[in-house]
Amino acid sequence: MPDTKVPDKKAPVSSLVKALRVLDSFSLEQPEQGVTEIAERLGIHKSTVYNILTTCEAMGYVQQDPHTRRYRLGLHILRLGQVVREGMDLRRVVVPVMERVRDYYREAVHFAVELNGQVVYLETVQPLERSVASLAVGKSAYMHCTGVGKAILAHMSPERMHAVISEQGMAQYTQNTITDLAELEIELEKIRRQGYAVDNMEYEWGIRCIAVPIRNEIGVVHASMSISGPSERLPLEAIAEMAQPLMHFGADISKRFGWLR
Amino acid sequence: MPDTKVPDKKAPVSSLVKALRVLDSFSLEQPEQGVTEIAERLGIHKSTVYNILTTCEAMGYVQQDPHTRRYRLGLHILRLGQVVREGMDLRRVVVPVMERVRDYYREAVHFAVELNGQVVYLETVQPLERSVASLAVGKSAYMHCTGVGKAILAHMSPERMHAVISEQGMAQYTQNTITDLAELEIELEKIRRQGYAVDNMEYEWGIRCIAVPIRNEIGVVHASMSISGPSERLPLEAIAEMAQPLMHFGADISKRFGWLR
DNA sequence: TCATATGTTCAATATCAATGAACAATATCG
DNA sequence: CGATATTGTTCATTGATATTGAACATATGA
Repeated sequence: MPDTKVPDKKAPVSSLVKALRVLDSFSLEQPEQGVTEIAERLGIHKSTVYNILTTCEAMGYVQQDPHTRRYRLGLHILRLGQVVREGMDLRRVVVPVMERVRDYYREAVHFAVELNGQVVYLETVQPLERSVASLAVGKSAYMHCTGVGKAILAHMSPERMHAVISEQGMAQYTQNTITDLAELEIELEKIRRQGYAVDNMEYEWGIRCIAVPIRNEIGVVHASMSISGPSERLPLEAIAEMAQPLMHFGADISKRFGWLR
Repeated sequence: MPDTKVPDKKAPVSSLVKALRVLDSFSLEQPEQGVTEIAERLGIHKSTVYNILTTCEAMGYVQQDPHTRRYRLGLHILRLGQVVREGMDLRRVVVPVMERVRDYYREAVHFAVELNGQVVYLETVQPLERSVASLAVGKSAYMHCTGVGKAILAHMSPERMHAVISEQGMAQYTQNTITDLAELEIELEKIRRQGYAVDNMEYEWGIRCIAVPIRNEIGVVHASMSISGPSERLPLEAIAEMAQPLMHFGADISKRFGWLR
């Protein structure tokens, strides 16, 4: 919910900032919103929000429910999302390796990057058997409670890491979720030392993940790959050993990332 | 490419219209663009486009390649796309039926709607075996050469159908692609008569599809479901018979669409 | 049925988005 | 390798227009 942020860089067109903030205010928790609802949350005047929504509707970016008169995001955005995915060339580079990982572990494989203090899953490769831990591409999640998130957090500057946590908070999802900052810092230090992150049922009960950082051409970590599956198939005692091949696969992707910025 | 359209409805915030047109100008064919390139295509001044892009970048909607200084759509849009998909509740309603279709035919199943004269694939269900006709959710395609497209076209008003074709053209993809309007009209009449549409390798050589229209609560067709697979598994002689169960599955979805607007 | 809330319209004004010219940095060509 | 064209970027000015508040219409709920 605290996803509506004022831009830090210079943004010359302030009316556009408002409009994009309106679009941003739609989320999985709030997929359908009314005019006044948005206006109050963002502190923008009602008529302004109305004008923005009307314009966005004419362009296919939102659509209004004729019955409730409330608004939701429009189909047009799906097309843009597709352009993002195809354009990144991620699939060509990352997916082949992910499939090797899937074949090796026979578990679901995820690839995620950081975006505005959260992780966004860009690619998913499911095991051939029907999987328990299905996950949609494009989904975003908090960083403190996911394997991919912690793997990326661990390689941020301490300032940036603190900024992310203080901005996003540390919501508790399960009894294993780390909700204490000091504890998280110890965990991140451990991740840096061993080279992989473990999500020990911290986000979804019964699901464990192992995640490794992915580096770009100047060595900066801003992506992560993970395998995830039911806790019986990823017992805690086995994880240290299971993580080793995954780290090699991760290094392989990093190697292919000359082009990635 | 002719996707950049001026809105027909009233759009009070003209600066926002420009900005959204800039975002729209990114496509699968043009995923990366320069400032002047966009400015010239849209007839907007260079500095204006620059300001729009800078603002969008600050908000995460586009990102600039530090080397080429050109722009591409940003990751933020993926998150919005996810909100669209989840919010539609399509998955809950449509996917279960699609899975039944997949299990029945053992072929890839697609669900698409019309958007601005093209079809957008909203859901895909792959057969358990590795599929030949893989297709990404969010992808858009022309209507005259796809099964789902023709199924929807066939149930539009003649005026709207002609508007779509004259706007989008009839690009030739294979030697089977229908590129003549009169021929297309005969084909659409046939589709209305028999209740299903056939894509006989008109989009991709070697791939056939059978598509059925999906109706909403007032009987308007604005979606379609198809099965697609290699031509050997969908021989022309068998299609009429294969289409019958698919029409029932389609009717089933239409029935569940009391809620869809 | 009345009262409250929510979406919508509209005219007026101050804001700020658009503009064009100039600069810097890169790419292209001779 | 140097000259030229091209592209991204800056900035001050100004005329268009986004914003605003108040009023209306419609829907919701007691």
